Formats: sequence, C-alpha cells, structure tokens
Amino acid sequence: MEIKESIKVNIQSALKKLGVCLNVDDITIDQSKDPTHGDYASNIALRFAREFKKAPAEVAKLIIENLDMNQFDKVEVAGPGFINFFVKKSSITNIIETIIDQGKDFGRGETKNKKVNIEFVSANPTGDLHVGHARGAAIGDSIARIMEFNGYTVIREYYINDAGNQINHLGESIEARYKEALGLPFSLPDDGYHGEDIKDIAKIIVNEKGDSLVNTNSLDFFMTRGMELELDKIRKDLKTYGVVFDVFSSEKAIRADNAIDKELKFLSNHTYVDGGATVLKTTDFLDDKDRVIVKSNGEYTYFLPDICYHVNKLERKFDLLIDVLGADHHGYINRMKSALMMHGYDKDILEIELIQMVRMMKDGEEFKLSKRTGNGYTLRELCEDVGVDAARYFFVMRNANSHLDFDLDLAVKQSSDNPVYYAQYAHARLCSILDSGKEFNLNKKADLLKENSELALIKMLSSFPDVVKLASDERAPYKITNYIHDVAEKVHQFYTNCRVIDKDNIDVTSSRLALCLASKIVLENALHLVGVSAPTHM
RNA sequence: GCGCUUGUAGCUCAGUUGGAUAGAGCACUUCCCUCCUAAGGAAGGGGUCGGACGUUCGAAUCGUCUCAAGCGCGCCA
Repeated sequence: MEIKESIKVNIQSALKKLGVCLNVDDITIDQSKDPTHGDYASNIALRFAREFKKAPAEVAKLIIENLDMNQFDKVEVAGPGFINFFVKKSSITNIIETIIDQGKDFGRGETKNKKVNIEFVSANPTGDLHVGHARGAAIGDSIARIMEFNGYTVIREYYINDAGNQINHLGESIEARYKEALGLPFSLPDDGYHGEDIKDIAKIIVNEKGDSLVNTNSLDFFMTRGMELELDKIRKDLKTYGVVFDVFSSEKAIRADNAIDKELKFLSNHTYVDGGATVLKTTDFLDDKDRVIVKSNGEYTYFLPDICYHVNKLERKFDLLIDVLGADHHGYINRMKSALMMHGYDKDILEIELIQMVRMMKDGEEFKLSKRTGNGYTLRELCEDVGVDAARYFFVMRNANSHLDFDLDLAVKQSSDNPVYYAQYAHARLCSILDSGKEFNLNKKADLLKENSELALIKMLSSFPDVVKLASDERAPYKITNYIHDVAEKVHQFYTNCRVIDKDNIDVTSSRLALCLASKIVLENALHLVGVSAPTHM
C-alpha cells in the first residue's frame, strides 16, 4: 500500500479506538516541506479538536497513543497540534517493488464503471487547425488519457457542424479555386475562405475530376468532397499530434430523421412565442435569459440542433459529458445545462471545461491568429517548428482557465530553457544508467537506500497515484506536468548526489538500479498521460 | 449596467482544497565534470499574495465590499 494511504488507515483505526468514525478520505496527510517536521504531517487533530472538546495538542496526543507504531520511527506533536510522522525507511522503500511489479499500470485507478464522453476540438472542417484548437486538443486528449488511466471508460468525440453556412462558403470557395486552376474566370465569394489550402484542395479535385464539373451545378459535390479532404487533413494532423478520436459526429446526421422537430415538440412545454419566434424558457432553470430556438422566419438558431446533439450523446448512455470549449463560450454553459434539465437530467451530467485564449509570442510580439485571412499559425506548422512533445507540454503546462503566452522562441530553441527537455532528460539519464548497469542484479526490496535524495525521490514516486486521482477529478492535466517536473527534479538531485553503478559496492548498486527503474516507470507513465514521449537517449 | 474568469517575484506561472518560514521556471550574481549524459546540481538577491474589512487557534486560499484586466450578455455560430 502507498505510504500516505497506510498512514491514513492507521489514523482511522486510532480514531475508531477513540470512538470517532471517519472516512479515509476525510483524513488529510501532507508531505512535510521541512525535514524537521518528519516525512508526513497531519492536521487531523486541529480539524477535529472541536468535536473532542479538547485542545488540539491534547487530541493529537490521544491519537498518537492509539496508533500502530510499526511503520514509524517516531511520531510527535508539533506546533498548535500537527502530528508529524517519521516513517521507517523500510516503509518508504516498499513502494519500489510495487512500482516495478505494476509497471505501466502503476498509478492506475480502480475501474469506475462509468462512461465519459469528452468532446473537444470540433473545429469546422473548413481549413487547418490553428493554435487555439491545438491547446484544446492537448488538454482534451490529456484529460481523456488521465481519466482513462484513473478508471473511467472514455470516448473522445469530435463534432462536425456540417449543416451550417460555413460549409456552403467552403464549397463556393473551392469551386472558385477549381475554375482558377483550370484557367477559367472565377470570383471568390466575400464570405469565403481565401487561404492557400483551398487552392490545394481545388487541385486535388481537378486531378480527380478533370474539367467535368465546370458547367454543372456541382456545389454539393464541392461541399462534401471539400469537407472530406479538409477532415482528412485534420485527422492526419491530429494523429501526428498524438490525438485520435473514437467518434466523429455529424450535425447533418443528427438532424436526419426529423430529430430537430421531435426535439422541438419535446421542448414545447418550455417554450413560448415572442414576435413570431419560439423562445425556450431556460430561465426556469439556470439561465439569466430565455433563448430563441426558432427564428420568426422559421429557421432554427444554432442552439436547437446543439441541444439535439447533446441529447443524442446522452441517449448513447454516458454517465458524464465533458465539452472542452473556448472561454468565450462561457455564456453557453447554463443555457445548455438548462435544456438538458428539461430532459430530466441533472445539471452535473454536463461539464464544460473552458480553455482560455493562447497568445503566440515571437520576438516579443503577438502573432494574430486569423484563419479567415489565411495567415493563421497552424497546428501543423507548430509541430514542425517546435515538435509534438514541446507543443503538447507547453499547452498543458498551465491551468486551462488562465491565459497562455506561448513563447515560440523558447519552444523552438530546443535547449535546456525548455521545460519539456528537463523532464525528458531525466528519463533519458535513467535509461542510460540502467543500460550501463544491465549486468547487475536489481534488488526490488531496495533496502539499502537511505540518502536524503533517495528517500525524497521515493516519496515523490509514491504519490503518483494520488496525483493521477487529483488530476482526473479536477480535469487538470497541468497537475501532471507539475508532478513530472517535481519527479525530474528529484531524479536529477539523486543523480548528482548518488553514484549508482559502483563495482565495489554491488549491494547498493542493485538497490539504486531498482530505484532508477521505478523512477523511469513513473516518469514514463506520467509523460504518457500528457502525450509526451519518454526518450531513452537525447 | 449584469454575468463569467483572472490579479502571487522583473517575466510566465504553481501553491497538495484553511496549516508550520509563500514556491518553481526564465532572467540576474557566484560555485561544481579524472567518475553512470553539465539538456545537470549547489548557493544568492528579488514579495504589501491588487486593496479594505470580516469569519477563527490559523487566510494567498473562505465571505462581503472595492479596484484593474480579459471575455460574454443577437431572431450570429
């Protein structure tokens, strides 16, 4: 069992002897920052002093008297009533064997029997993905990986708005470029897409169809074929980026079979007509304003098919829907939740993760990111310039709801300034040591480890399952990159302070090699959760 | 005007859900390779945690007010 967990259980049974029953989760244990405070500390006595009607320090003393002392060298009361645990070395080093035995599964959470649908990117297939999508993709996919690892069944879904005007504009733009490619007169639509990529698509269609589409009414073909080709590019770029979707949902398909009219009928208890428009009374639930779903000219607003889509997802029996959206969509949250509540769902069945804007910085200035003008910096260019690992690490490194300044100069530099290399280098170093020491036996008991830098590293490794759970519960991949940094730091300190391979001291060598292997496993598992590779040499 | 998000070191950001002396990276000043990768390690300077009041043993963290920034408040998507 993990150290913290076993201390919690220990405290729990001590409290039970005192007549207090608590859940293990209600007991908090922190790793001590100051070594004079022991290895771990708990504030449990401070928090529950009131219920005992005694001074915190006295409560702490009572708890200590009822602890099973087998795993500790010493336990003491400190300050206003903290309990400081000095853990036996053997109790700390135990985890190494667990890590090595579990390997890729170390840190994995118990199966939750819950299906989660995570929808992200969902960019219209009218051009290349830009860096805003890239952040959403990195965060969405990392949340998926983390929740999967923590025991959820996860489906990654991409929603294609293929029923709207954008696709018309795409078709018209491709048609114009098609004529251009054939040397015919053409005019680009004002609302069209003017990027170079549209010319490439037109050329592909020329290759496929020659000039057979010139005088025919082929807009539908340009639309559907164009969309397919755009989607192929997006899929390919995402795959390079390490993101693979399980499901692509199409708005057109959702709309088929009169789904929208059926939905409208279903919602009719919650609608009223105002000025010829049909308005949904979302204010009956969470919204601060009612929302039009059918315009007075009879057209639907985007909101109605979106409701259909979410209902469609829920009909596929998910326990939780997560939408990863740009922060400018925050007004949308209560609106959609209200609509789902009209269907009898709990408001928490839908979670929206908002992603703040990315500013790409180069030479101290911001890039503008307009897809429309064709000047946007794309995911593909980003991967070519800084590599997938750096891109994903940078995007995930910060809390999603804070703005991100992506320093392109720094990321391109591929030097030690770049935080992703710090972590990867630690992994590569470990691999290098393991390779040099492959003729020695590994001692999974690792019972000779006693240096501070060894024990600090082991404690850090030991907390990985906790970090996974926290990152999963909070949908916070940046907790993983923070953790990766901390482990890498401890690895580098260990490397500097402790010579691993020593032919004159084979016992210590075997123990340290085991620690190297355990560290390598944890780093690899953690890097995998954010889609960053763990290179064996650099 | 209303709502959401954010204010922590020169810059970019953490802060284990209310705990002990507020941390990391970058930048700056030093020091450390005869030895498993120096893409590393060690030390140092740098802070009114936007501000005020409150809650309690204890607040960067919770509450109220306030200031500032970004975004949202369409019969646009």
